[in-house]
Amino acid sequence: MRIENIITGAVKRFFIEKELPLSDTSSVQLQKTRREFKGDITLVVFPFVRLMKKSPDEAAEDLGLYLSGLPEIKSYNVIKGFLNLEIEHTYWTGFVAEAAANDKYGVKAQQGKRETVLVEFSSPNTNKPLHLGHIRNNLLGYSISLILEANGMNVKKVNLVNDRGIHICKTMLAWQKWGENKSPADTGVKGDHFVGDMYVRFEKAYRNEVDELVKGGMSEDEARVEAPLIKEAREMLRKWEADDPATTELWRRMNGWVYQGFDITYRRLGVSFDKIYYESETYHTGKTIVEEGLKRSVLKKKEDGSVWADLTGRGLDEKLLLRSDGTSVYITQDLGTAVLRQKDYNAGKMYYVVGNEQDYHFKVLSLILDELGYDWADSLEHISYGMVELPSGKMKSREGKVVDADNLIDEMIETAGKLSDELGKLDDLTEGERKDIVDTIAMGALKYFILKVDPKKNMIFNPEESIDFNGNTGPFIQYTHARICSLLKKSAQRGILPGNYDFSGITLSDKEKRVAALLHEFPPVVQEAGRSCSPALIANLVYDLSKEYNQFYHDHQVIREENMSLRDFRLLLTALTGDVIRKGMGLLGIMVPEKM
RNA sequence: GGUUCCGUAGCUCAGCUGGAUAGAGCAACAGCCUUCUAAGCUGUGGGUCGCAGGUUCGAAUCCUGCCGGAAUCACCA
Repeated sequence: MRIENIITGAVKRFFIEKELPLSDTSSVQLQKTRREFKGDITLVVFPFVRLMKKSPDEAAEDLGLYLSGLPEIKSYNVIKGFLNLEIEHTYWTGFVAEAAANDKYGVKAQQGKRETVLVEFSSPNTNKPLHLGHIRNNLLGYSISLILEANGMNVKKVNLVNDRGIHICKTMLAWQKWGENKSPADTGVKGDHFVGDMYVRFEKAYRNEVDELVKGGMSEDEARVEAPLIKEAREMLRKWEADDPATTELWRRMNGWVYQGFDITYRRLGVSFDKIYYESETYHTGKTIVEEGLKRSVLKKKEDGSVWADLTGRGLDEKLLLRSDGTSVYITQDLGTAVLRQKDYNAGKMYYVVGNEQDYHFKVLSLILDELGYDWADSLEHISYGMVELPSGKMKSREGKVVDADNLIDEMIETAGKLSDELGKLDDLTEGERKDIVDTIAMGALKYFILKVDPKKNMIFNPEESIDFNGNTGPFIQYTHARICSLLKKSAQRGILPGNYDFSGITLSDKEKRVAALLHEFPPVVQEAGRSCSPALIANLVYDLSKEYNQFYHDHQVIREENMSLRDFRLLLTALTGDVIRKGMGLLGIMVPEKM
């Protein structure tokens, strides 16, 4: 049993024996003992002082005396109403031996029937390549999926590609006009970038037209609607919705280019999906649902023909679901997608990893599904994450103020390679090995940089200062792992294999205990990360563990330790640390090298 | 204007459902490799936790009001 549960149980027994009613278990507060005091775990006694009718110090003394009767408690001391408990070394050694032998440590054993949950992430538009914002989305979505899986759920990762709409028509039109009938293969440009360039081309030309019209005396708003290019694009959208063969053919072709490009970026990011939904396929369902809702009078039609959901009774506004011309809007497609997914998977939960700029959208989406009578409407959960900003503010694709995903990855790999060469770390490896390790380090740096931040918060990325490889970084943790692998390899080469698990006679140093205590935290942190959908919690723990282990490594001998029991314990501690680093980083979607 | 989120060291971030003297990293400076990988370790300096009240044994954390920033409230997605 975990030490927290042992202590909590004992505290409860204490109050039962004293016939003092303890209101609820939450009043038993345990925390890590601060470094400056002696002990491992601290019980906060303030919540009990009124109950016990004693001063904080007296109450702590009574509890300390009682708890020291436990075989796991070695000693206690009281400081200002805090009861510091020192745990017996055998608890830590026993824990390390047990955890090291359990290859599922920290990962919930999958029990018979697992709840199916859906995680939607990525959700790109097919008119531009992925940028840093998408990277955060993809990394979060993928990591959260792995974390939920580790918490015993049957996770299905789904992507929803926005492959239709006016923006796609803009790229098609630009290609017809200026694409010279060339394909990405002809130009050597990656497909998604090729199409993205067309989009930029269109926006520029469109802007010029609008400016001209404004110069001619037209208002800005009017000019935006009247510009010939946008009219042409709208006409193309109309043709697309009418299934015009030439238009859909071009549409299919250009989306194909984009997907080829996306696939490369996804592969480099190491993310994958179980199923990909396309809005071009789900928006029909959305329309059907809305029409049914209209028939049942849950929704309203206005004189101009537009269809609305009235949410004023729920504290919100009215929401448009179908335009007056009968075409669907963004939320209509999301309604359809949700219904289709529920049919496909019958999931207990549908997570949406989408930026916090869409908080309102998801509130509305869930309410409308509820209005329409779907009993699973409250199983939608928006995992709302903060924006990635540049030092100058928000990224703006229109002004070219974006950090392109492919460029960033390239730069990370270049930097990692340069650094590795400078340090001469990979000199005696083959070119293939070197490349693998450099990639691993580069992606580790990038992924960790993004995932260590609380998802809910906006974060700032400064492209001028490249991502670090020292300190609180992915490579630091990877390096710790590589060192551990090297050490374990050496011990195996020398035929040192821990066989003697009798650790009753050894005394642990503070460093050893702290490493053990952090390893001990791994399972509850994985659980909490799943509950709160926050990979950052795991990132922080793995960093703390690496830092603590490096101090241990600096201060102690492992292989050369002469006391065999102690040496074996340190080897186990080392092996378990390596295991937890690998698993923890694995849950972030980050690989760890065996040497670097 | 309404709603929501955010404000912690020069910079980037931790700080769980309130607990002890608020922690890391980067940057700066000073040290540590004949010993298991120095992408490491050690030390120094750096804070009115936006401001003001309130709740209580105790507040960076909870409540209220201000100040500052962001998002959103589209027949855009």
